[in-house]
Amino acid sequence: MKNKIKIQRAIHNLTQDDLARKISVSRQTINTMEAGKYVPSTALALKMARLFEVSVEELFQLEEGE
Amino acid sequence: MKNKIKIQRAIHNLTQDDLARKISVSRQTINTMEAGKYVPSTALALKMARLFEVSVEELFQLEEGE
DNA sequence: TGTAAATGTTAAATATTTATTACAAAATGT
DNA sequence: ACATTTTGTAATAAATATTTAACATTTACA
Repeated sequence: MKNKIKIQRAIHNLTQDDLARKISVSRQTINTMEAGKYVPSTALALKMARLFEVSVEELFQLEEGE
Repeated sequence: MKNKIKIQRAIHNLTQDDLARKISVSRQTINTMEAGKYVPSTALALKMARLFEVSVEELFQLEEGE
């Protein structure tokens, strides 16, 4: 799973902490998610996509074989 | 979180077991997910959306307050 | 250059998802 | 009505996500 959280954060000028607060998760959740260290729940994906006004598919991409 | 997995399964004429095999999870995962008992990972959501040719947003909906 | 803000990283604890097995209940088709 | 398939449900264990806290590193900027 790849994601474009960092890019969307930049577009919307939000820090990891800003984003974390907006979707009610810890900053580390944002940080490690951004780093691709785990796959978030669909609830988080939907919340972020909604906030950034993009689709879940634009924000998260399965990689080959996944 | 609500979802339309059961409806999409009906449209595509797949049993829970069929769907489970196609996206490489257990049948119980499909069953309990369909029943709304938990929120799946974004990876599963993307795989199902891709299989059904719908967006993740069409397949899963956050409920009020979520 | 110094200071604060932002990010990266780690470790431990908790919560949640997923698999497995098994069985009961319901639906389907003949 | 009977047999078969499909679905619901439950218990347990494993894997994975998420939180919290603490500290190190990097970045921004006065």
